[in-house]
Amino acid sequence: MARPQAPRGHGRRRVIDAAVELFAEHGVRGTSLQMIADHLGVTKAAVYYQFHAKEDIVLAVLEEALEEMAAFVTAAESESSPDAAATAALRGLVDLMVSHRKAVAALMRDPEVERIMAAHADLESLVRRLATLLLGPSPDLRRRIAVSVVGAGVAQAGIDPLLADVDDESLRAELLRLAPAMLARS
Amino acid sequence: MARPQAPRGHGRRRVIDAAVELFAEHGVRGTSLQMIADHLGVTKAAVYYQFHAKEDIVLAVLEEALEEMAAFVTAAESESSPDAAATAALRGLVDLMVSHRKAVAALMRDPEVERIMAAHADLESLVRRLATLLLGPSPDLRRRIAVSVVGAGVAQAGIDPLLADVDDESLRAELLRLAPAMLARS
DNA sequence: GTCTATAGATAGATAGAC
DNA sequence: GTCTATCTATCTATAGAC
Repeated sequence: MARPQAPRGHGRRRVIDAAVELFAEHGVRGTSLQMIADHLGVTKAAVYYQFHAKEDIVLAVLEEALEEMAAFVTAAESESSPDAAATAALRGLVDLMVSHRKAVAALMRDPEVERIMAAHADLESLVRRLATLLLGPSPDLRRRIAVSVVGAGVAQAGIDPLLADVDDESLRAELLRLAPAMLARS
Repeated sequence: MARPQAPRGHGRRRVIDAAVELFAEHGVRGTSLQMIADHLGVTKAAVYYQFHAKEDIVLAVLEEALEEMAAFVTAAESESSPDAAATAALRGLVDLMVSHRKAVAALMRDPEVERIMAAHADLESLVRRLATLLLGPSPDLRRRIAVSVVGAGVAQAGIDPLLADVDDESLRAELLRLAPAMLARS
C-alpha cells in the first residue's frame, strides 16, 4: 500500500459522509469546516485539501443525490403515457427519499442549498423535469397542490425523527401505497 | 425629515416583520442582525435595543405563530371523540399554515429554530399535543406515516414558491379537501 | 496529506455619547 | 431611541513547514 494515511485514499468520501451527517443536524450554515474537521479528527486545512471551498462540499453532496434522480427522471420521461410517466416518477422519488434519508434531511429546504442549486442550471433543470413529470400535461390547481403536498410529504416521512424507528422497507411500502393514491384523486 | 422614525413605538413589530421576511429567505443562521438592521434602515445597536439577543427575536416570531396553535389545539382537545379531535386539529393546522405562509416558511425545519424550541419545554409540548391529536388514541405505523406526510405536505403547500400565485382561500379549500381524505384512509 | 499559523471578513454583543 | 465605536469570537480561506 502506497497510501500514506487515513483509512484509505478515500478522503473525499469521508468528508462527504461527515458533511451529510452534520448538515442534517445543523444545516449548512450551521456547520463550520471546523466541525467537519473535528468530526473526522483532522484539521481544517486537511479538509481544504479535499475541497477548496465549503460550497464545493455542498455541491458534491448535492450531485451525489441528484445523480440517482437523473436516472429515474430520464427513465420516466420515456414512458408511453403521461400517467405512466407520473407514476414512474413518483415511485422513483419514493425510492430515492427512502434510500437516502440522511442526505435528504441534509439538503431539503436548506436556504444555502437552494442558493447553490439556483446558481447551477443543470441541477435546477433536473428538479424542474421531475416536477413536470409529476404535474402531467395540463396541471390544474388541484393537481399542482397535490404534487406539492405529496412531494414534501414523501420527503418529510423519510426525515421525520418520529419515524426514525421505521425501517426502510416498511416506509417504502407505505409511501408507495399512500402517495399514488393522493395523486390519483387529483 | 421631521420625524425621528417611521411608525413610532412599533419598534418590536417592525423588527419581527423584517426578521420573518429575512428568515424565510435566508434561514435564521443566514440572517445576521446587520441584515435586519439594514432592512429597517437602522443600525445593529437599534435592533439590540428592542431585543437583547438574536435568539429573542426568533422566540418572538415563534411565540407569535404558536399562540394561534395553542388556541386550536386546546379547542380540539375538548372534542368528544378522537376522530372529531383529529379532524378539528387538522382543520386548525390548515388554517394556521395558510394564514401565516411567510412565518411558516421562516420557521419550518430551520435547525436553529428546532434548537431553540427544544430549549423551551412549553413550545415543544404544544407541538407534541398537536401530534397526539392527529395520531389518535392508538396509532399504528400506517397512521403515523400518514400524519407525517399530511403535516409536512400542508406546510409545504403554503410555502412552495410554485404555489405563490395561489390565493389563500383557494389553497385553504383544496387543502381542507385533500388533507382529511389522506388521514381518513389510514 | 496533514500540520501550524495566520490573514481578512464578519458575526453577536456591549458601552457610552447624544 | 438611535447613534458611533469597539470588543471578542468565529468564520472561510491561504501559505508554507514537515
